[in-house]
Amino acid sequence: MCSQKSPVTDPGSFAATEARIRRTHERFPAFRRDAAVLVRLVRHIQAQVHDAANAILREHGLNHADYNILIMLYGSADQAMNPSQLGGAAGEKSANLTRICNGLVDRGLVDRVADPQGDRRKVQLSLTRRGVELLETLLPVMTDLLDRCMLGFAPDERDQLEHLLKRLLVNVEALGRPA
Amino acid sequence: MCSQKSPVTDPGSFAATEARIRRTHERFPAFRRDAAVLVRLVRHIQAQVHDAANAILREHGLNHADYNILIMLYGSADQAMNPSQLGGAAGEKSANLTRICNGLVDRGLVDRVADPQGDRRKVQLSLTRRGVELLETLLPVMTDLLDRCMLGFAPDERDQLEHLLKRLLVNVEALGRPA
DNA sequence: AGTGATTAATTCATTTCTGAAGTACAATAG
DNA sequence: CTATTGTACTTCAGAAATGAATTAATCACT
Repeated sequence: MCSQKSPVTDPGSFAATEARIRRTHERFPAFRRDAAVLVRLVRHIQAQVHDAANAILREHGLNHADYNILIMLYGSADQAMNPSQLGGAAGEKSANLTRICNGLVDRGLVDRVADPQGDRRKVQLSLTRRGVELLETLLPVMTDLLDRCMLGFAPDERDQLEHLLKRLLVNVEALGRPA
Repeated sequence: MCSQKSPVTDPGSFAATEARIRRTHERFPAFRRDAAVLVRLVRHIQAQVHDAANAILREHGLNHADYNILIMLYGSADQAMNPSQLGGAAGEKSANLTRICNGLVDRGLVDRVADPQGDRRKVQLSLTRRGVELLETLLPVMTDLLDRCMLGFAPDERDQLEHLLKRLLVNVEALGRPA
C-alpha cells in the first residue's frame, strides 16, 4: 500500500498467503488456518534454504543433495554408512540415493565397498580423502549460511523452535502410516 | 492391497541425525549444532508432508504441486491469479509453474485467459467449475491431514511455532539476496 | 517518440526425483 | 533342507523441477 515492492521476494508476501488461507477457511470452515499456515511456512523455508544452498554449491560442482550425503558421512560415527541409513538420514528415497551416490563415487568423493560385516546385500559408503577435503572447503560457507538463518534468535528461542519442530516431526512421520 | 509404503525416515531416528551433527561440530567447531538441527527438521517435516499429500492425492489423479495451485486459486480474492503471483504463493519456479498449469488447463480444472486489465504480458488463471468441484472433494481429506499434523499442540504452542517460523522465514528469504 | 531497462510468461535442454519392478541375499519357519 | 517372507540395493521408465535462454510487452527517461 505504501512503498513499492522490494526487488526479489518481498518479505511481506506471506501476508497474501495468510489472506488466501483465511478465505479458504471462510469457504470451507473445517480447513484450519493454523495448520495450513505452519505447513506453508515450512514449505517456503525449506525451498529458500534449498535454493540458497544450491546456488552456493553449484560453483563447486555439487548440489544440495550431494552436500547432504557428504556431510552425513562426515558426521557418522565410523565415517561410513550404508545406503538405507543414508537415505533415512538425508531424506532421500532409495532409488534417488543410488543415483546421487553413483555420481559421488564417479567423482572420487565417496567410496562404495562391500559391507564389512559380510551381509552381501549391504554396501558401505564412506568419504574418500578427496571427499573430506572438498567438504571441508565447503563447510565455512555452509556454516555461514546456517548462521544467517539464526540471526536474531536468542538461545531460548532456538530451543523453543527445535522442541516444537520435533513434536511436529513426530506428527508428520505418523502421516505415512495410518488410514 | 498388499503394497506397503516404505517409510523414508524411521521414527525416532532423529537422534541419529543429532549425533551426526554433534560429531560434525566436534570436527569443525564453527558448524553450529542448533541451526543444523533446525534446518534438518524443516527438511524432514516438509518431505513427510509432501509424501503423505502425494500418496493421498495420487488416487485422485493429482499431486501435491497440483493441489497447491488449486487451493491458492480457491483462496484468492477474486478467484484468479496470474502465474507470477501463483509461483510466489506456491513456492514454484516460473518454468515449473507453467508446466503444472498446462496440465491443469488440459484437464479442465483451470482456465487461462488474457489479463482483464489489458496488460498483454500477463495471464489470468482461475478455477473452472470442475476445478472447484474436484478441490472440494479433496478438501476434507487434506483438512484431515492438516489436523493430524497439529495433534497435541495447544493453541499457544501453535502461535509460538508460527511466530518463530515467520521470523525464520524472514531470515532465509534474505539468503537469496547477495550478501 | 525513441532508447534501454524491467517484467511476465514461456520454451528448452538437462538434471533430479519418483513409484514400481527386479535382483540378490538373509532370516525364519515348517 | 527348501519354502516363504523380509531386507538391501539397483534398475528403469516416466514425471517433475531447474537454470538459462527467448519472446513480448510495459515502463522510465530523456
